[in-house]
Amino acid sequence: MTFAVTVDLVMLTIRDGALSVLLIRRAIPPFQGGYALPGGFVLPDEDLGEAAERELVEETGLRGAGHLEQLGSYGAPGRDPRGRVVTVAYLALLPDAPAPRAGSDAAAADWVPLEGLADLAFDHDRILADGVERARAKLEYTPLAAAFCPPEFTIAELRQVYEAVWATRLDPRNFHRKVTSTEGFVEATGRSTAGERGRPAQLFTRGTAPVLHPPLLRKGQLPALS
Amino acid sequence: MTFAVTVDLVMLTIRDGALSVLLIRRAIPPFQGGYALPGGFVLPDEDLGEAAERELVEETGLRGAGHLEQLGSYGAPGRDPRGRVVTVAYLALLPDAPAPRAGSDAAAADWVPLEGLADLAFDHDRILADGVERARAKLEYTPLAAAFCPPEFTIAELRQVYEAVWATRLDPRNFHRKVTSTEGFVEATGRSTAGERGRPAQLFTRGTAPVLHPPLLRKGQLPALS
DNA sequence: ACAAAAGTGTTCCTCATACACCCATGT
DNA sequence: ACATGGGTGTATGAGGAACACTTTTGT
Repeated sequence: MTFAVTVDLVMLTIRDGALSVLLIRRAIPPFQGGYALPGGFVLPDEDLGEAAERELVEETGLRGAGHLEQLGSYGAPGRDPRGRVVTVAYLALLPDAPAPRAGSDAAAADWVPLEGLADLAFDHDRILADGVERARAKLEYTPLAAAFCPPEFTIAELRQVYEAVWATRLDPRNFHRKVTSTEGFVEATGRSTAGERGRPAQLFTRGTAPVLHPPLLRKGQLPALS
Repeated sequence: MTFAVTVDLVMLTIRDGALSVLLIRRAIPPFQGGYALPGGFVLPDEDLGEAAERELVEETGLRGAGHLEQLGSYGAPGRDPRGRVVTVAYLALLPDAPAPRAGSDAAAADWVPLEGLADLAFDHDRILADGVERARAKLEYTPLAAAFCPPEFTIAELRQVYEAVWATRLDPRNFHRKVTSTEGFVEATGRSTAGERGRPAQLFTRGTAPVLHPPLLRKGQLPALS
């Protein structure tokens, strides 16, 4: 028994304050004209992560920015009507700005806000939901929120990431203290913003800590999936 | 391009106070005579999780006990010398006692303590390390430690699970208060142990909460992998 | 009586929360 | 001057760590 193996990407970013995902419109059946996650087949000499990174670059042109990690695999017998296909889903957290390019399948790609999103092709609804929940959980105990920001960012930008991903409001003053006092979360650059309204803000880069101590916990937590 | 798809299981339990993993001795090449994780091919009409559960039952005879979740997929081009094989790894947390049965490949299965474990076949070292780290992390935020215990257990048994998995010592008194006061962690049965040394202990069953509020954090945390 | 393990009370400290307040800039 | 957002100080309360102490059994 052999399988086709694909990688599908849940690419998330913050656009106009809304958590958004990159979707393509399928040009060919099945699910022609429907929205789907971008993805493609794993090539003969490629590792899974390499295939995901290749797809990411093809869709966005971004290389090395943001964050890419494996999300999980989906291989139910009937998930693709064309045959037995196992997909390895990856989660990407990206800074805003990358104008989506048309994929190699000549399908149009768009950033779509998650709010009130229509059904997706295949089992991509489930994959997307798993990816969003993973992202929400990871913001609690890792400094990965910075992956949504440009190389240098203000504490307020970082807070807006949390507010968009968690769909909550956070106290700007407590958030500021928390972030700057947690070892390895962010690193001050010494530079500041200018030309904006209000007092200039310090610019930071992402810190080196792989996990946050202590974590930044959500209040009303959503139930875990697995 | 097609692939062979397998599931491999990281099955963990506590034996004599030591975190242990079920390994098989390979009867055939490659890596003949070496230790490996139990696993096998996904069948034509099987979902990935079903294949993992089938392998779990084949190896241990346990059905419905413990906890089973997907760990991740591994598909580097050279990971199996016989060809292109993608494996979907699953993590199982099991109560002690199941005498390992010989697998269907006529390979001997043994519970092996993690301390000072020799090299494993294929990339199973990496998969095992990922599984152990996942288990360690999950004990922080979920009540899954109970998956290592029999249906009814004492707080001391639960504490010994944490001590074995985290390789630390926890204060029995603070641990008791913490567990019993965290909503949905454990449920009192009203019954108690008898015939043991010291004061009898209340028996509990696993609670219904999917996540712990607040979590039970490790002190010196290991760095995350991804 | 004693050992052993279960379970409670108490103290101290860290950190989250709420919010008053000051700072530095654009208009 | 005033609005706007950046950033600090501080009081209160919940929870973690340490540990003295009581309870309930077996030997």
